[in-house]
Amino acid sequence: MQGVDKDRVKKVVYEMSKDSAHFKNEQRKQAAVDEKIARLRQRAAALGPAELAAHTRAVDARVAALEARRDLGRTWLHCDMDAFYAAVEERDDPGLREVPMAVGGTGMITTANYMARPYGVRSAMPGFVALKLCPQLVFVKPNFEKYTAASEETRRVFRVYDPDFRAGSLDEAYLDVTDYCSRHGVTGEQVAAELRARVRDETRGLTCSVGVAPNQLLAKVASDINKPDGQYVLAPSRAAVTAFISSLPIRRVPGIGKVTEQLVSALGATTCGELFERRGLVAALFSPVALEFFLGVSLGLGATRHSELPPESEPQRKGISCERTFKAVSDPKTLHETVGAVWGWEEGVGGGPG
DNA sequence: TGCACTAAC
DNA sequence: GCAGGTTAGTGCA
Repeated sequence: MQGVDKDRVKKVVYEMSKDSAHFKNEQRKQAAVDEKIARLRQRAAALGPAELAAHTRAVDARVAALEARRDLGRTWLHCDMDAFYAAVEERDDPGLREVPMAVGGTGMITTANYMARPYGVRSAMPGFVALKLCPQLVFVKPNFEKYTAASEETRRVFRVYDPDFRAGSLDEAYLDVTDYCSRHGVTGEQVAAELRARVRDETRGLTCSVGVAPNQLLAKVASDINKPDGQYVLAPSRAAVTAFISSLPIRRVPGIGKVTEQLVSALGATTCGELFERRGLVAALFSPVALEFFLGVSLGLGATRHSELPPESEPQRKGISCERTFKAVSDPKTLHETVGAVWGWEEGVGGGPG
């Protein structure tokens, strides 16, 4: 984000957005969040000190149990490819390295190259906004077959360090390198450096960033710290983990997005350390599932094993879907015809879903 | 149970 | 003129 004129970006995004239906919908959703926050604040204010203390005592028993099972004995890597789709396109057409470029269309951008980022162009930004921020921006249509092939090149490298590595997506993976380290007498830091060099060689120049930590959650957060083409090592000690997590802004935690950040901020917590200090309040105001999640996060706990389950009971895919966005229409006849065309049934014959 | 919402890439 | 697509999980009515 250095070198980005944030105020200008904010202004341009607002000017391009303010009249859209999307913006109206965002405002409606934000109003609902604001209401939820108001209710949260009321419930917090209504809590008596004794009640709060009881919640804190109950939580602390849970904290002690979690703490007793903390495992600092594994070494995890999270590997995250840098601007992956854009980097693949640049590799195949080096001219693209010299210009601000985005993979995607005027609808939506999936990745921007590093030339485009100083303009404020980001992934998940509508293309027409990006074009306003950077009029020279070059668009490249996504080619997923190419990204899948490049991803397979990286995975061949990952397999060397952990044959059971888990891919999070085409451009990221979790590796348990504990065994590799002990077999080869090397540290996680050395493995990370070696892996990055190897990925670069095997992919003809694609770079990645790596986080090294005693669990998956911390490794993922760590891989973002020295991006691009860098690595960050978090030592496997309770003191190092606590220091790291307590100053970490909650928004950096995977699973905490814009809305959850606002809810937690309403309780006065911006960092994971502050979240832990307010654990009694969290216990009183959130669901048991949410409490368990927040506790794990604020203690810096995360998965330390791929899975205890045998392969045949691995989670199965739960659904498959296909959707397309149409231009806004309200006329019932047009709507009916459109749906009919998509489902392949004819007008006036019946037999449609109704 | 079904829908709305949150989140990630 | 212009704001995606896919999967998973939680929480509320």
